[in-house]
Amino acid sequence: MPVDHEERRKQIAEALLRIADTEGLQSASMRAVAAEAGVSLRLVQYYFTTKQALLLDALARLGTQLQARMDRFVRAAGTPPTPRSTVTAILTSILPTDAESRRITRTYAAYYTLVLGDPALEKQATAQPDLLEGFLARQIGAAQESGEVAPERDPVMTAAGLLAMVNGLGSSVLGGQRTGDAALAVLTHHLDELFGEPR
Amino acid sequence: MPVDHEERRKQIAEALLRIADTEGLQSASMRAVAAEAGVSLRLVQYYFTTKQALLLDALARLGTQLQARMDRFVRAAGTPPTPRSTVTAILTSILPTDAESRRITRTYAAYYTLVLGDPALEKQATAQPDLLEGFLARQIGAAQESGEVAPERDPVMTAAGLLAMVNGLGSSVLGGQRTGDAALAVLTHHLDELFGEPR
DNA sequence: AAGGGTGTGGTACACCTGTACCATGAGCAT
DNA sequence: ATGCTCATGGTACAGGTGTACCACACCCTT
Repeated sequence: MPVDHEERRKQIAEALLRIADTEGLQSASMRAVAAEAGVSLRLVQYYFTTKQALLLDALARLGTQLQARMDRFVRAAGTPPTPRSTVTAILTSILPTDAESRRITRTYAAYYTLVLGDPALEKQATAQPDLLEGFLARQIGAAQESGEVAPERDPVMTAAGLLAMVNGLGSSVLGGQRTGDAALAVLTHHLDELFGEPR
Repeated sequence: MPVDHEERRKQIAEALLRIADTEGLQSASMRAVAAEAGVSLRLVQYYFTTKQALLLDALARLGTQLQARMDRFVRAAGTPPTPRSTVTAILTSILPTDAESRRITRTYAAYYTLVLGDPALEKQATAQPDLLEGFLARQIGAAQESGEVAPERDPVMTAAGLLAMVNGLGSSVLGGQRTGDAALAVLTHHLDELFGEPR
């Protein structure tokens, strides 16, 4: 058995994600995934016994991709990293402004309806935002100590608000209500207001 | 034909919305809707020729319900209405904090995936937020002129940010990441920060 | 050389989906 | 009374769904 299981699983899971991105999860039948991945239906069943398992694995991979993108953005944000550059990097990395972020955001959106109502998926999907929110809150707290952010702001509330705003902005972009650049402008306006003026 | 068409349509559409709320739209088959409404499958077909039509009509009704709720909140906000009370009323009315708003938010969420990718639904769903955003922006602008809001804030950006934040907060509540009260606390914190302190 | 697990293919099965079709009362106009 | 349109019921049909089952070829171990 010289086949690399992980490789095949990745190949199939990413086919699922591709379909979720372009046509939505409702079009991601086992057969469609198999065709997209260029394998037989049986193989999809073989590597992921059930559809639920495939969905869950693909969602985890999507999370990893987003994490990698955020890391990349944070690293590219500037040396030395300041709280402001870090927060800005993370939040802008989530916004659907380029091809990759649009893809990721759309795919997450495709999962959204599915996640509600399925506690198994729910746990998987809420763990990451919780950590992220705490991290952002700490960054804002640090910015407060260095005087960049007004002391009367509550770091936890502010972090939660910013993250929710980015989420909402992302939705509005996907819904065609706003362009990605417009959403970015809204975000930067609020960041400018939170930290000192322009930069 | 002494039957009231509008009444029957309402009965059926609301059955659809009830299913969308409790089990998601993927469980809202024509048969399920018929059963929920207590009518035959044929009748659902009769009053809404196609499923698409039923979905669209129900979505419009949902929009009307939300609009009614917002109106109610705004009227109850206080006399005379101030920009702050109006903005607060509208935004809190959207947040899933009580049974009705939870129902409305959940049902909108159920539509979310469907709306993306279907331009027909998209137009119907983005018209309302656009108007709302403009209205909020004007309220904030008025608050600026009376000195309640700092003049360096951009009303349009601020309105867009707040609305997006409320949207995102709603999602996090539905996802079980936060309680409705916690979301409300985040919102009021930001409103307090936007307008003068507490009240 | 034999055997057994592993990877793969094809296919069948039971079920659910939206929609189309046929039929039948009931009230009203002629 | 005789039609006619409206409102309703039942059911059939074609297609797609996830999953289960059967078969076979390979390679590694014994």
